[in-house]
Amino acid sequence: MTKTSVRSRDTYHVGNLAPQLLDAAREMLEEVGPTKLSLRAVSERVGVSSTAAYHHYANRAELIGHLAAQGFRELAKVLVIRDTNSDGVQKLRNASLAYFSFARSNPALYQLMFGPEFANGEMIPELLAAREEAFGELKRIIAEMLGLDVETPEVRRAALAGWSYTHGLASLVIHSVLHFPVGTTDERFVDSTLQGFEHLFRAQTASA
Amino acid sequence: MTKTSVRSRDTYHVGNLAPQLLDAAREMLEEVGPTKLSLRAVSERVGVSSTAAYHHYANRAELIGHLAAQGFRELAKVLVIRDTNSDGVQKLRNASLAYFSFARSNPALYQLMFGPEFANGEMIPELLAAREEAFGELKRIIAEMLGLDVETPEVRRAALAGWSYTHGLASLVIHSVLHFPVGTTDERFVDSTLQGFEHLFRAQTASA
DNA sequence: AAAATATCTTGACAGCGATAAGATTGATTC
DNA sequence: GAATCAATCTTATCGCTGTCAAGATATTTT
Repeated sequence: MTKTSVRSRDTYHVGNLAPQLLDAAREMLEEVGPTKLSLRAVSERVGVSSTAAYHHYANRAELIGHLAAQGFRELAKVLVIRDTNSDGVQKLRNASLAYFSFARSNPALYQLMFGPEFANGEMIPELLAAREEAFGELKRIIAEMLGLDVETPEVRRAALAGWSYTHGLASLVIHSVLHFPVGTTDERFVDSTLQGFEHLFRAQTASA
Repeated sequence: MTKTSVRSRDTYHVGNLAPQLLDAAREMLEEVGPTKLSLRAVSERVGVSSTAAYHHYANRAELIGHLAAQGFRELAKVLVIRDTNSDGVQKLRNASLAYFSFARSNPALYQLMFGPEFANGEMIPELLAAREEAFGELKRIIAEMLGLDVETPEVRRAALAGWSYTHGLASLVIHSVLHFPVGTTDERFVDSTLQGFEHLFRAQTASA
């Protein structure tokens, strides 16, 4: 006898549940925020029981790990610049802009990607790989710009610096530490801040 | 018997509980991480019931709000450079280093200060004030360095850029996106990354 | 068709934030 | 000094969460 509790599905077995859970989680992520995303709510959204997810993901950390990995893959895609006309410097600026826009378009996902959940270093290999993929894209752009090989320490250092800067800007804006001025475009904001940096650096090199 | 854990306290009325809760929370913060800090555990640590805190703080957000505010005040203190000998550029470097060291010494607190809990913009006024205090300290340093008044848009832009960069670096290291090399000092790491930035900027200005 | 395996459900436990109502304290007032 | 009052703390409870255990159902294999 099929005991129907509240609303048991006709099709008890759904099928490929793993990607459905991931999609549902991705949808809900931006609605409820990175911290309040619960497995139970995701499961309910898909239409399965509260614990169905545990046959596809070991725990919550693994699910959001896949979600974060997905985010890094999308970020890597956004960073590759198709524009073959512009020079290296322009490409870096465009990449920085694309990075910033991605973060602002997916704030909860971005917070998840760089959130405290993976701060201990324990994470799914897929996430680590996706992160390296994104970072590699940035290194490639900078290597082209500097006219150096990708695997040089100079390129690595420069990429690290560039990443820090853009991530910091995006992070501060997303967490509403800096308020993004209304009526401003991402482009203008990024350029304006970069201008501030030039100002800073001119003073430094002038005195040195 | 000064303190009984499981049994009910002899002195049912504790006294000034608010600061005790804050101190206990601060202690536990670095142990359990910014997300897993619970009111119940903090209350138990102090030795009061699970819900005693609600007579001093409206909810969890308010407690950690005060915790974050405390963090920003400490950060502001760290940023003021006492060295009167060095020039402006040196002071900025020292401030950046102090900022980075503060973040690395209090990773959970730092994560809390810039975490998703206040991303919506809703926060205690005290937190907002403390944040402005810290940012003001940075602006003061940069204003001195650039030889401009504190309230000029140039200074604000430059401070915003500098903050973004240092915050980004600290954030990436703390969240173990960048692995801080073992055997390296904060000083060397900050300088190395800053060097990468110079490299980046030289290429940019050279092509422009 | 029967057996084995993968998948999903129900049930339960502990921990969490939060509210409501009662108990106890120190302070105020007569 | 005794009664009253407001602040403070406790107990009880609710709904939500992650997670495990055991049973039910579907799919695959033999």
